[in-house]
Amino acid sequence: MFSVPTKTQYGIRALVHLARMDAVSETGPSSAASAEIARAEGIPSKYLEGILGQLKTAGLVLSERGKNGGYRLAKPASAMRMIEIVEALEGKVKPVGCLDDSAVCAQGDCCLPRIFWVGLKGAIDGYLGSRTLLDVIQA
Amino acid sequence: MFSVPTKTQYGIRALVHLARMDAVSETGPSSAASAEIARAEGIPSKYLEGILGQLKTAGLVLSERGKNGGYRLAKPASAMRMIEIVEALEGKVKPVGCLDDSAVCAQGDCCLPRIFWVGLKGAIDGYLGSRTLLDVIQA
DNA sequence: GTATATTCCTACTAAACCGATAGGAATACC
DNA sequence: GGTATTCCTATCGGTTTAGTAGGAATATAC
Repeated sequence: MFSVPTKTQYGIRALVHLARMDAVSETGPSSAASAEIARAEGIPSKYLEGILGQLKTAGLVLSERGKNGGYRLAKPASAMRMIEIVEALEGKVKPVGCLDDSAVCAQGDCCLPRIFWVGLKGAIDGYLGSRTLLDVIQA
Repeated sequence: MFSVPTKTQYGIRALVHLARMDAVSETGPSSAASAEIARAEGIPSKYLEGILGQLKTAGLVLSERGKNGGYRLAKPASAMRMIEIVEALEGKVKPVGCLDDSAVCAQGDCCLPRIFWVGLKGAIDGYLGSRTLLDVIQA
Protein backbone atom coordinates (compact mmCIF):
# COMPACT_ATOMS: atom_id res chain seq x y z
CA MET A 1 0.00 0.00 0.00
CA PHE A 2 1.10 3.53 -0.80
CA SER A 3 4.02 2.31 -2.84
CA VAL A 4 6.08 5.05 -4.44
CA PRO A 5 6.70 4.70 -8.20
CA THR A 6 10.25 4.10 -9.34
CA LYS A 7 10.10 7.41 -11.15
CA THR A 8 9.93 9.25 -7.84
CA GLN A 9 12.51 7.02 -6.19
CA TYR A 10 14.90 7.55 -9.08
CA GLY A 11 14.28 11.28 -9.11
CA ILE A 12 15.10 11.57 -5.44
CA ARG A 13 18.21 9.46 -5.83
CA ALA A 14 19.37 11.73 -8.65
CA LEU A 15 18.79 14.84 -6.57
CA VAL A 16 20.56 13.23 -3.63
CA HIS A 17 23.47 12.56 -5.95
CA LEU A 18 23.64 16.21 -6.99
CA ALA A 19 23.22 17.43 -3.43
CA ARG A 20 26.08 15.29 -2.21
CA MET A 21 28.31 16.58 -4.97
CA ASP A 22 27.49 20.10 -3.85
CA ALA A 23 28.20 19.18 -0.26
CA VAL A 24 31.80 18.21 -1.00
CA SER A 25 32.38 20.90 -3.60
CA GLU A 26 34.33 24.04 -2.74
CA THR A 27 33.56 25.88 -5.95
CA GLY A 28 29.81 26.34 -5.80
CA PRO A 29 27.10 24.08 -7.16
CA SER A 30 28.45 21.31 -9.34
CA SER A 31 26.75 19.66 -12.26
CA ALA A 32 26.62 16.13 -13.61
CA ALA A 33 25.46 14.59 -16.86
CA SER A 34 22.33 12.46 -16.82
CA ALA A 35 24.25 9.42 -18.02
CA GLU A 36 26.83 9.84 -15.29
CA ILE A 37 24.18 9.98 -12.56
CA ALA A 38 22.42 7.01 -14.09
CA ARG A 39 25.58 4.93 -14.04
CA ALA A 40 26.51 5.92 -10.50
CA GLU A 41 23.02 5.25 -9.16
CA GLY A 42 22.14 2.22 -11.23
CA ILE A 43 19.21 3.88 -12.92
CA PRO A 44 18.21 3.17 -16.57
CA SER A 45 19.88 6.00 -18.44
CA LYS A 46 17.19 6.93 -20.93
CA TYR A 47 14.53 6.72 -18.28
CA LEU A 48 16.42 9.12 -16.03
CA GLU A 49 16.66 11.66 -18.85
CA GLY A 50 12.90 12.05 -18.83
CA ILE A 51 12.77 12.28 -15.04
CA LEU A 52 15.38 15.04 -14.97
CA GLY A 53 13.38 16.79 -17.67
CA GLN A 54 10.37 16.81 -15.37
CA LEU A 55 12.44 18.15 -12.50
CA LYS A 56 13.73 20.88 -14.77
CA THR A 57 10.22 21.85 -15.85
CA ALA A 58 9.32 22.10 -12.19
CA GLY A 59 12.26 24.41 -11.62
CA LEU A 60 14.12 22.13 -9.25
CA VAL A 61 17.17 21.62 -11.45
CA LEU A 62 18.93 23.68 -14.09
CA SER A 63 20.48 22.19 -17.19
CA GLU A 64 23.03 23.00 -19.80
CA ARG A 65 23.26 21.31 -23.16
CA GLY A 66 26.21 20.28 -25.23
CA LYS A 67 29.60 19.05 -24.22
CA ASN A 68 30.36 19.59 -20.53
CA GLY A 69 26.65 20.13 -20.05
CA GLY A 70 24.59 18.49 -17.36
CA TYR A 71 22.21 19.11 -14.49
CA ARG A 72 22.60 20.90 -11.18
CA LEU A 73 20.32 21.86 -8.31
CA ALA A 74 18.38 25.05 -8.89
CA LYS A 75 18.65 25.98 -5.21
CA PRO A 76 20.41 24.79 -2.07
CA ALA A 77 19.44 21.37 -0.75
CA SER A 78 18.37 23.03 2.49
CA ALA A 79 15.72 24.98 0.58
CA MET A 80 14.35 22.07 -1.39
CA ARG A 81 11.42 20.49 0.38
CA MET A 82 10.73 16.84 -0.34
CA ILE A 83 7.10 17.59 -1.09
CA GLU A 84 8.17 19.80 -3.97
CA ILE A 85 10.05 16.89 -5.47
CA VAL A 86 7.23 14.42 -5.01
CA GLU A 87 4.67 16.81 -6.47
CA ALA A 88 6.92 17.65 -9.39
CA LEU A 89 7.09 13.99 -10.35
CA GLU A 90 3.70 12.59 -9.37
CA GLY A 91 1.39 15.48 -8.70
CA LYS A 92 -0.36 16.54 -5.50
CA VAL A 93 -0.95 14.11 -2.69
CA LYS A 94 -4.58 13.12 -3.17
CA PRO A 95 -5.74 9.92 -1.49
CA VAL A 96 -9.24 10.13 -2.96
CA GLY A 97 -10.70 11.97 -5.91
CA CYS A 98 -13.25 14.15 -4.14
CA LEU A 99 -10.65 15.98 -2.10
CA ASP A 100 -10.20 19.28 -3.91
CA ASP A 101 -13.73 20.62 -4.08
CA SER A 102 -15.74 20.75 -0.92
CA ALA A 103 -18.84 19.55 -2.70
CA VAL A 104 -21.03 17.28 -0.65
CA CYS A 105 -21.23 13.71 -1.88
CA ALA A 106 -24.54 12.19 -2.89
CA GLN A 107 -24.41 9.57 -0.16
CA GLY A 108 -24.32 10.83 3.40
CA ASP A 109 -21.84 8.12 4.36
CA CYS A 110 -19.40 9.27 1.71
CA CYS A 111 -18.63 12.50 3.50
CA LEU A 112 -17.76 10.76 6.73
CA PRO A 113 -14.74 9.01 5.23
CA ARG A 114 -13.88 12.20 3.39
CA ILE A 115 -12.78 13.94 6.59
CA PHE A 116 -10.66 10.92 7.37
CA TRP A 117 -8.94 11.13 3.99
CA VAL A 118 -8.33 14.84 4.39
CA GLY A 119 -6.55 14.01 7.63
CA LEU A 120 -4.41 11.40 5.90
CA LYS A 121 -3.42 13.91 3.26
CA GLY A 122 -2.48 16.28 6.07
CA ALA A 123 -0.29 13.68 7.72
CA ILE A 124 1.56 12.90 4.48
CA ASP A 125 1.91 16.52 3.39
CA GLY A 126 3.06 17.43 6.87
CA TYR A 127 5.87 14.90 6.77
CA LEU A 128 6.96 15.65 3.22
CA GLY A 129 6.77 19.38 3.85
CA SER A 130 8.91 19.18 6.95
CA ARG A 131 11.85 17.45 5.26
CA THR A 132 14.34 18.99 2.91
CA LEU A 133 16.80 17.39 0.56
CA LEU A 134 19.53 18.38 3.00
CA ASP A 135 17.82 16.41 5.77
CA VAL A 136 17.82 13.39 3.53
CA ILE A 137 21.53 13.48 2.71
CA GLN A 138 22.37 14.09 6.35
CA ALA A 139 20.17 11.28 7.63
CA MET B 1 0.03 10.64 -5.71
CA PHE B 2 -0.77 8.20 -2.95
CA SER B 3 -4.23 7.56 -4.30
CA VAL B 4 -6.24 5.01 -2.42
CA PRO B 5 -7.76 2.20 -4.53
CA THR B 6 -11.53 2.03 -4.79
CA LYS B 7 -11.36 -1.33 -3.07
CA THR B 8 -10.21 0.33 0.13
CA GLN B 9 -12.60 3.25 -0.22
CA TYR B 10 -15.50 0.86 -0.76
CA GLY B 11 -14.42 -1.35 2.11
CA ILE B 12 -14.33 1.57 4.50
CA ARG B 13 -17.70 2.82 3.26
CA ALA B 14 -19.16 -0.63 3.90
CA LEU B 15 -17.74 -0.76 7.42
CA VAL B 16 -18.97 2.77 8.08
CA HIS B 17 -22.40 1.60 6.97
CA LEU B 18 -22.34 -1.29 9.43
CA ALA B 19 -20.96 0.87 12.22
CA ARG B 20 -23.71 3.42 11.80
CA MET B 21 -26.33 0.69 11.91
CA ASP B 22 -24.83 -0.48 15.19
CA ALA B 23 -24.82 3.06 16.50
CA VAL B 24 -28.58 3.42 16.17
CA SER B 25 -29.39 -0.16 17.15
CA GLU B 26 -30.66 -1.01 20.61
CA THR B 27 -30.43 -4.75 20.22
CA GLY B 28 -26.73 -5.32 19.76
CA PRO B 29 -24.69 -5.48 16.57
CA SER B 30 -26.85 -5.54 13.47
CA SER B 31 -26.09 -7.19 10.17
CA ALA B 32 -26.74 -6.31 6.55
CA ALA B 33 -26.55 -8.22 3.30
CA SER B 34 -23.81 -7.35 0.87
CA ALA B 35 -26.31 -6.38 -1.83
CA GLU B 36 -28.12 -4.10 0.60
CA ILE B 37 -24.93 -2.25 1.55
CA ALA B 38 -23.95 -2.02 -2.10
CA ARG B 39 -27.26 -0.45 -3.04
CA ALA B 40 -27.23 2.00 -0.13
CA GLU B 41 -23.64 3.07 -0.78
CA GLY B 42 -23.66 2.99 -4.56
CA ILE B 43 -20.99 0.30 -4.78
CA PRO B 44 -20.97 -2.38 -7.52
CA SER B 45 -22.64 -5.31 -5.83
CA LYS B 46 -20.48 -8.18 -7.03
CA TYR B 47 -17.35 -6.19 -6.39
CA LEU B 48 -18.35 -5.53 -2.80
CA GLU B 49 -18.89 -9.23 -2.21
CA GLY B 50 -15.22 -9.84 -2.72
CA ILE B 51 -14.21 -6.93 -0.55
CA LEU B 52 -16.36 -8.13 2.32
CA GLY B 53 -14.82 -11.57 1.84
CA GLN B 54 -11.38 -10.07 2.39
CA LEU B 55 -12.56 -8.24 5.48
CA LYS B 56 -13.98 -11.48 6.80
CA THR B 57 -10.71 -13.33 6.20
CA ALA B 58 -8.96 -10.58 8.14
CA GLY B 59 -11.38 -11.09 11.01
CA LEU B 60 -12.92 -7.63 10.83
CA VAL B 61 -16.42 -8.77 9.97
CA LEU B 62 -18.46 -11.88 10.64
CA SER B 63 -20.87 -13.37 8.16
CA GLU B 64 -23.81 -15.66 8.04
CA ARG B 65 -25.02 -17.43 4.95
CA GLY B 66 -28.44 -18.20 3.66
CA LYS B 67 -31.66 -16.29 4.02
CA ASN B 68 -31.48 -13.49 6.60
CA GLY B 69 -27.73 -13.81 6.42
CA GLY B 70 -25.34 -10.94 6.01
CA TYR B 71 -22.31 -9.23 7.49
CA ARG B 72 -21.69 -7.50 10.81
CA LEU B 73 -18.72 -5.97 12.56
CA ALA B 74 -16.56 -8.48 14.41
CA LYS B 75 -15.86 -5.95 17.17
CA PRO B 76 -16.99 -2.50 18.29
CA ALA B 77 -16.19 0.39 15.97
CA SER B 78 -14.19 1.96 18.77
CA ALA B 79 -11.82 -1.02 18.74
CA MET B 80 -11.34 -1.14 15.00
CA ARG B 81 -8.29 0.87 13.96
CA MET B 82 -8.27 2.23 10.45
CA ILE B 83 -4.85 0.75 9.82
CA GLU B 84 -6.27 -2.74 10.35
CA ILE B 85 -8.80 -2.07 7.63
CA VAL B 86 -6.30 -0.65 5.17
CA GLU B 87 -3.85 -3.49 5.75
CA ALA B 88 -6.59 -6.08 5.42
CA LEU B 89 -7.46 -4.80 1.97
CA GLU B 90 -4.15 -3.61 0.54
CA GLY B 91 -1.39 -4.98 2.71
CA LYS B 92 1.16 -3.19 4.87
CA VAL B 93 2.09 0.42 4.17
CA LYS B 94 5.32 0.09 2.26
CA PRO B 95 6.43 3.10 0.22
CA VAL B 96 9.47 1.33 -1.21
CA GLY B 97 10.38 -2.32 -1.59
CA CYS B 98 13.55 -2.41 0.50
CA LEU B 99 11.78 -1.44 3.68
CA ASP B 100 11.28 -4.69 5.54
CA ASP B 101 14.80 -6.08 5.69
CA SER B 102 17.52 -3.84 7.03
CA ALA B 103 19.95 -5.01 4.38
CA VAL B 104 22.24 -2.32 3.12
CA CYS B 105 21.71 -1.35 -0.50
CA ALA B 106 24.49 -1.75 -3.03
CA GLN B 107 24.68 1.97 -3.66
CA GLY B 108 25.53 4.17 -0.71
CA ASP B 109 23.07 6.75 -1.87
CA CYS B 110 20.25 4.29 -1.77
CA CYS B 111 20.30 4.05 1.99
CA LEU B 112 20.01 7.78 2.48
CA PRO B 113 16.55 7.92 0.91
CA ARG B 114 15.68 4.74 2.75
CA ILE B 115 15.62 6.51 6.11
CA PHE B 116 13.38 9.11 4.55
CA TRP B 117 10.95 6.46 3.35
CA VAL B 118 10.93 4.79 6.74
CA GLY B 119 9.89 8.14 8.18
CA LEU B 120 7.09 8.46 5.65
CA LYS B 121 5.80 5.04 6.55
CA GLY B 122 5.90 6.11 10.18
CA ALA B 123 3.84 9.21 9.46
CA ILE B 124 1.20 7.24 7.56
CA ASP B 125 1.07 4.35 10.03
CA GLY B 126 0.90 6.85 12.88
CA TYR B 127 -2.16 8.52 11.45
CA LEU B 128 -3.95 5.35 10.43
CA GLY B 129 -3.15 3.72 13.76
CA SER B 130 -4.52 6.64 15.75
CA ARG B 131 -7.97 6.60 14.18
CA THR B 132 -10.73 4.11 14.76
CA LEU B 133 -13.85 3.39 12.78
CA LEU B 134 -15.78 5.16 15.54
CA ASP B 135 -13.74 8.32 15.00
CA VAL B 136 -14.67 8.20 11.35
CA ILE B 137 -18.43 7.91 11.86
CA GLN B 138 -18.29 10.66 14.49
CA ALA B 139 -16.24 13.03 12.37
C1' DG C 1 34.08 23.02 -39.32
C1' DT C 2 34.02 18.48 -37.92
C1' DA C 3 33.75 15.30 -34.19
C1' DT C 4 31.83 14.56 -29.80
C1' DA C 5 29.10 14.92 -25.74
C1' DT C 6 25.30 16.28 -24.01
C1' DT C 7 20.16 17.83 -23.40
C1' DC C 8 15.74 17.52 -25.41
C1' DC C 9 11.67 15.68 -27.94
C1' DT C 10 8.38 12.17 -29.66
C1' DA C 11 6.84 7.85 -30.18
C1' DC C 12 6.40 3.12 -28.99
C1' DT C 13 5.84 -1.22 -26.13
C1' DA C 14 5.57 -5.05 -22.76
C1' DA C 15 3.89 -6.09 -18.40
C1' DA C 16 1.50 -5.26 -14.30
C1' DC C 17 -2.36 -3.57 -11.80
C1' DC C 18 -7.11 -1.86 -11.21
C1' DG C 19 -11.88 -2.19 -11.34
C1' DA C 20 -14.85 -4.63 -12.13
C1' DT C 21 -18.18 -8.66 -14.29
C1' DA C 22 -19.88 -13.57 -14.90
C1' DG C 23 -21.49 -17.80 -13.50
C1' DG C 24 -22.49 -20.65 -10.42
C1' DA C 25 -21.87 -23.75 -5.95
C1' DA C 26 -22.88 -24.04 -1.04
C1' DT C 27 -25.81 -22.92 2.65
C1' DA C 28 -29.51 -21.49 5.53
C1' DC C 29 -34.24 -20.11 6.34
C1' DC C 30 -39.32 -20.70 5.49
C1' DG D 1 -38.88 -26.82 -2.82
C1' DG D 2 -38.13 -21.98 -3.27
C1' DT D 3 -35.51 -18.16 -2.14
C1' DA D 4 -32.00 -15.25 -0.32
C1' DT D 5 -27.75 -15.09 0.81
C1' DT D 6 -22.47 -15.97 1.22
C1' DC D 7 -18.68 -17.94 -1.14
C1' DC D 8 -15.56 -19.48 -4.92
C1' DT D 9 -13.12 -19.17 -9.41
C1' DA D 10 -12.33 -17.30 -13.64
C1' DT D 11 -12.17 -13.69 -17.01
C1' DC D 12 -11.53 -9.17 -19.06
C1' DG D 13 -10.91 -4.33 -20.78
C1' DG D 14 -8.60 -0.19 -19.54
C1' DT D 15 -5.07 2.42 -17.42
C1' DT D 16 -0.73 3.05 -15.51
C1' DT D 17 4.02 1.88 -14.97
C1' DA D 18 8.53 1.23 -16.41
C1' DG D 19 11.15 1.42 -19.67
C1' DT D 20 13.19 1.50 -24.86
C1' DA D 21 14.23 3.60 -29.42
C1' DG D 22 15.63 6.94 -32.47
C1' DG D 23 16.99 10.99 -33.43
C1' DA D 24 17.00 16.43 -33.41
C1' DA D 25 19.12 20.48 -31.21
C1' DT D 26 23.01 22.47 -29.03
C1' DA D 27 27.38 23.45 -27.05
C1' DT D 28 32.39 22.51 -26.55
C1' DA D 29 36.99 20.91 -28.20
C1' DC D 30 40.19 20.31 -31.52
